Amino acid sequence: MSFNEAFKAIADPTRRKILSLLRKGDLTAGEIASHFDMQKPSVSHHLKVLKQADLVQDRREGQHIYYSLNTTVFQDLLRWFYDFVEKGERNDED
Amino acid sequence: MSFNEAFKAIADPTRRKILSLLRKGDLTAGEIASHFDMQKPSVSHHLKVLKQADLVQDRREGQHIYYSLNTTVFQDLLRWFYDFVEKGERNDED
DNA sequence: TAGACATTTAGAAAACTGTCTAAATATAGA
DNA sequence: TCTATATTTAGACAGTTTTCTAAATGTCTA
Repeated sequence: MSFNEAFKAIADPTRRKILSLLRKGDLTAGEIASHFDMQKPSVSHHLKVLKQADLVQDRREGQHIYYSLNTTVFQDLLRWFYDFVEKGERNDED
Repeated sequence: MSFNEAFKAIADPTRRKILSLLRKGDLTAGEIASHFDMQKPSVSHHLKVLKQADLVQDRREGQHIYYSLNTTVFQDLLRWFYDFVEKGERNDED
């Protein structure tokens, strides 16, 4: 189930940009929001979607909530694409 | 632009299943539709989305239209995921 | 405990998506 | 040319998604 959620999460360009920002290091919700021309609750919503898809994790530090990448799901997705580029036969879940 | 279209195309489970079916070889629109519990026009719509995202190609052979995978876009997507799993710094388009 | 700051939750509106049925288009063969 | 088969296009409808504003929650410091 999380596989489908991850694909849907990544389908949105704002969420992909958030993921790209997090590659350079962990960021607070506010720091992430500052990169977008969008209200904070909207960014918060995107963060929630990414979290539910297990693509990011969060932790509170005082007033701030830090977000970080969780690369384990990326590895599953990477494998899915890899199987198309290489010719093989296998492909679970789909 | 096609990058975003490809991500959106892949976000749907029916379309991912179509792509998986095509890994085993080219299929006609009708053969593809027979794998789904859905009317043919709906499948045709999904094929159109995949085609616009450049993930599949089609060719007519008499009455039939054959669909086949176009793996070049898969390679771009594969690279995008690879860059997350490996730590690197680069990431264009997002 | 009060006030300030950081962030999320709730609820609503607009836009987008997936599916359906009916009709159109394209091809093959009698 | 008529009919059957394969497939797409058009238009409608329900459900989902994205965004907004307003309000709630959580934490720090005076």
